[in-house]
Amino acid sequence: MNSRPAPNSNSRAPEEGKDNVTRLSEKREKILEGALRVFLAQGYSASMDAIAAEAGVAKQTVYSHFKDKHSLFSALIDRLLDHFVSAGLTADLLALDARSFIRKIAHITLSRMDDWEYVSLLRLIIGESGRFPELSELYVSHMVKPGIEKLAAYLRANEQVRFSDPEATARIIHGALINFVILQEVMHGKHAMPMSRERLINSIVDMVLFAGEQGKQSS
Amino acid sequence: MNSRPAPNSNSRAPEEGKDNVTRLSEKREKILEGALRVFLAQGYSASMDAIAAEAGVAKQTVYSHFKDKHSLFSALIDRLLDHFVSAGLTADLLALDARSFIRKIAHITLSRMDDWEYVSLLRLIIGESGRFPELSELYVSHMVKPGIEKLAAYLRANEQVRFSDPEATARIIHGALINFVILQEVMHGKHAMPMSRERLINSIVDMVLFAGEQGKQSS
DNA sequence: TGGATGCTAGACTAATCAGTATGATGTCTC
DNA sequence: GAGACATCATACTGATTAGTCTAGCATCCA
Repeated sequence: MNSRPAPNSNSRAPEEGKDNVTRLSEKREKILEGALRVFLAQGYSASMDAIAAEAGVAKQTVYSHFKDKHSLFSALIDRLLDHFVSAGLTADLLALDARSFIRKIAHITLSRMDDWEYVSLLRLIIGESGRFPELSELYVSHMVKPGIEKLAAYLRANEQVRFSDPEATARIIHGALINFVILQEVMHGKHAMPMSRERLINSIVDMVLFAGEQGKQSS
Repeated sequence: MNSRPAPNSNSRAPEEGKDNVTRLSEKREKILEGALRVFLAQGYSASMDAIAAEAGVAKQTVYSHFKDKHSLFSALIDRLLDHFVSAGLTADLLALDARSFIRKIAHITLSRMDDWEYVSLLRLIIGESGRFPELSELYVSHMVKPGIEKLAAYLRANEQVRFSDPEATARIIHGALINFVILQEVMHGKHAMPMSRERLINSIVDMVLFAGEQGKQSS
């Protein structure tokens, strides 16, 4: 039986042991992975045909999992934001002394310069913040706000430093770091104005600790 | 004579006293102004028809002044960069004391938050830095680099402050300011995490002066 | 065995868009 | 007045695209 030559063999492997739901979400996963590569590389103007091809899936399948292009895009950005949020600052960091803490935070933030996905996501969210303001607001409220609040909470709680405005101080630190990522990687500025991460980190650490020290003396 | 009803009256006013060259560049100007509004509002995906309409000009006229869409876009970005570069920091600022100087720089930088054109340009250049890396590199080398260098030169020359790394310090100040613009305006974060410009500026000034003071003592 | 479901390849529609072509009008210069 | 030129409105070409439709295949379950 099944003597048919099956010219376009349906490439579905049986994979016994996986139930319907699993396989369903597997397709969804493949689509999101394809969409990730294509959207991050080409921006929102990427074509749905290209995404389906990259995902190794029929276009109709894309539309059976996602209502339209906008839904797929939003789902992808949501997922990516979740992914990067989870890699934030963890509880054990809070035990560090001020100098080590700030240095660690800075290293973590700047290490994302090497992550093509992160750099592309940053470019994409900023670039589409006109067309999709809800996505950039999601980025702000889910990634930036918690990060800055945790940093501010540390600055406020730590005995070694004292600032008149920990929130604003946290923003300065965060801004100096993220802007470095944007300038060097997103905007390809690393050739025109090279600078090592270590130099930036050293200056941030010095600056913050000097100011935190001064704040203690004057209180 | 001219009894023709002239249904689509050619809206060219005679404007005697203007020579050919002037009128030529007037059309070019109208096109660039239309392109400015449309590109900044819709991004590079804006249509040439929309630009011509916004400029009040026939599409063919656009193509007689600019080779293609890419050329028009590049010319526009060049022009905008020139425009904003000229509004940089002027010589008389250098005479100010450190506190006033930094405060002034910060105010000037943050005042651009109110400028829709500037905010949109920032979004556009970052967003298209994947497709048009040469434009973001132009932004870096023409706007960011000179600004940071002048700031670093002031920090190095001024007697009231001393830093182990003025270049890196300048980057921190610049990053804190620009990132505030990006977060609050470009990414619409001002509702999710409001903060007054004055708070940020005060913290930057305090931080820099404390650190600059400390640098003097330890030298 | 037979129906439901998820998938596939591919064709199709309707819209949009960059860029070109046409043909006419007004202005300037000689 | 004639030719050159800039511009105009409009139509067209060719390509791309989002989203739909069709028809068939494979797997699962009752």
